Amino acid sequence: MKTSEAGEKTRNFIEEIIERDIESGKHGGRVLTRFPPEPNGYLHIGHAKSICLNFGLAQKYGGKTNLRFDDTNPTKEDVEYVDSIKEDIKWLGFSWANEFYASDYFEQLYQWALDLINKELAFVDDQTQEEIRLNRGTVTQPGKNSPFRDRSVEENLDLFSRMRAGEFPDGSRVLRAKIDMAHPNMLMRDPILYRIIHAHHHRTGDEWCIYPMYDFAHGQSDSIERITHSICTLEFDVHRMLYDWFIEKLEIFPSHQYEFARLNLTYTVMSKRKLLQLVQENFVDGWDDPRMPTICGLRRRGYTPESIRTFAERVGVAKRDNIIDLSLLEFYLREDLNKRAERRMAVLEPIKVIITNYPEDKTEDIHAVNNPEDEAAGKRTIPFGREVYIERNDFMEEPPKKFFRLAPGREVRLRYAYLIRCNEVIKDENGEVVELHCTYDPESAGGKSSDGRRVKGVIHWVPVKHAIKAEVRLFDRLFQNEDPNDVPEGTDWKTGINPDSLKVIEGFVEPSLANAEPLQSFQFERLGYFNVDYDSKPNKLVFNRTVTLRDSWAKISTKK
RNA sequence: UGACCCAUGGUGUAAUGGUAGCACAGCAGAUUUUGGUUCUGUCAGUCAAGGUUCGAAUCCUUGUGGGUCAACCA
Repeated sequence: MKTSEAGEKTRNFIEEIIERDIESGKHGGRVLTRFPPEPNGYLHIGHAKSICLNFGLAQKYGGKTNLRFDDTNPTKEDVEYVDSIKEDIKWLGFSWANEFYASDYFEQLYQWALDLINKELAFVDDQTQEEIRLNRGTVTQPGKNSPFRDRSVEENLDLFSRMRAGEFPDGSRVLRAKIDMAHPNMLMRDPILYRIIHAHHHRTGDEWCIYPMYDFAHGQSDSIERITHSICTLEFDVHRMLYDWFIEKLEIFPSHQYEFARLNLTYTVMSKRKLLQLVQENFVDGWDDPRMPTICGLRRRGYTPESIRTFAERVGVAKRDNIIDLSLLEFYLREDLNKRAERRMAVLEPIKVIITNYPEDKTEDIHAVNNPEDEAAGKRTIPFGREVYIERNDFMEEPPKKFFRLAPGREVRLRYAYLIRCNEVIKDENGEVVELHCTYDPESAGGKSSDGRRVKGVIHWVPVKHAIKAEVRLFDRLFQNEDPNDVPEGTDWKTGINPDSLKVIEGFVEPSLANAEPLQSFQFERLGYFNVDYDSKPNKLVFNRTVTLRDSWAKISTKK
């Protein structure tokens, strides 16, 4: 929870509403929210915000949250999605009170449709889809009544039951509410309640061939479950009038809808349509590609549920459109990983160092702390020998100002091991540095100088003899521009895709990583946080770079 | 162009008629066997114009800017 400087609690507008409701005794102080995904795709970070909001609110006010699948369109939905959605919610750390489906309510919804027909508030329309569209008018012009609008209750009842019985082909008839074709809110211009779809539904099979529209299912489903606070995103604002209309006409439990602004992140897209396109057109390797903003993608990338939850809580809940800095998400990720990820050493772009005064066949154990933020994480040993790999960019033949790593004649600390000094630079015929000949100070075991001289540079290393080769996947942002949706008229949004969002390299890691398991996270010292990919095997390690460490040297050096 | 929603530093969010605060990002410094972490400092904001009021980010009006709505999608 956020607190102001004085320490008193501040609430978002939904929390204020709930507190007011509890105080006034509305619903007997009861709080019941719901998370209502349509099982037609994978969940992304935007859904995570909604999940954290719905479940978080219930937790905060002693209530519960239902998981309800909004499965009213059989042509788009599948159990595959149901399963992944459940997995993702659980992974985020939430448990639902009940698992419901809008399709559980199909019979009740049908009865309510009958009810509306009997009240002369609904009618069967024989117009074609095209005619309906044309007669709806536009945002500035009123629509025209359907010629079938005044059918008798008996005829409507007959036709609607025959729609259900399967007597008519897809698209031939719909059931519409009878409201007002001149209403300024387009949603109120005799909205469609039921359409005919002869398709197999992932739960109800072939039991139905008419399916309710979102508007005729969502509010009533809330009502059936006695949801007290139905929270959704801004674009449903205009639907609220209809939501309330059904509740009023049907005289059912008055759930209420509240809208908040959906989450947007810089350098990524969030719409299901665009995400699907990225997958189908092979810009990424699938829904769980670590570059995707999907929950499964973030999980594979190495994000922790805790960091996502903290992020969701801290971005706030309001009604204005927003686009949040990816760096805020990364901040909470690093904050979390810093506390829990064990440190390891890995060299991504190696250059060999030979310590000329170190005995050829000697190996000794170096003790390294696993996590300076957590003493309980203990220590591990790393073998040290005459040859080690260091990072290529930790050496510069002609070091610029403020560079305090290795250079000819300079001394640097090999982390946890010894101080070494570079004496000789070996190059190949192209002038490329291939090897560094150094000497070590035998008195500097553990990396401490015996005479008190200060050595500022500390670099990581991996022993050549015990190094394990590993594939390392380096990810960068998927888009080059902050707002990939903001492209000039007529330009494809995909032109903004970053062609270098994935770089696969071969590096070396220290031997203690030999048995690392998929999804385990580590900090490779001075490089970043990396986790083990699903593709990893004991003899073929694969690491994903989750996020780099903050790097103030990179800032200094690129500024020049 | 109609209806509705929204407008506070670069980004996000608080202040509920009474001192515009917090976080991220940026910048500067201290500490450091990770150029990490931690700590300190710093830059920077109420869309505009009127009105109400002792007092307005907050209420009202108008304007401006952004968003949503014209699927038998959700």
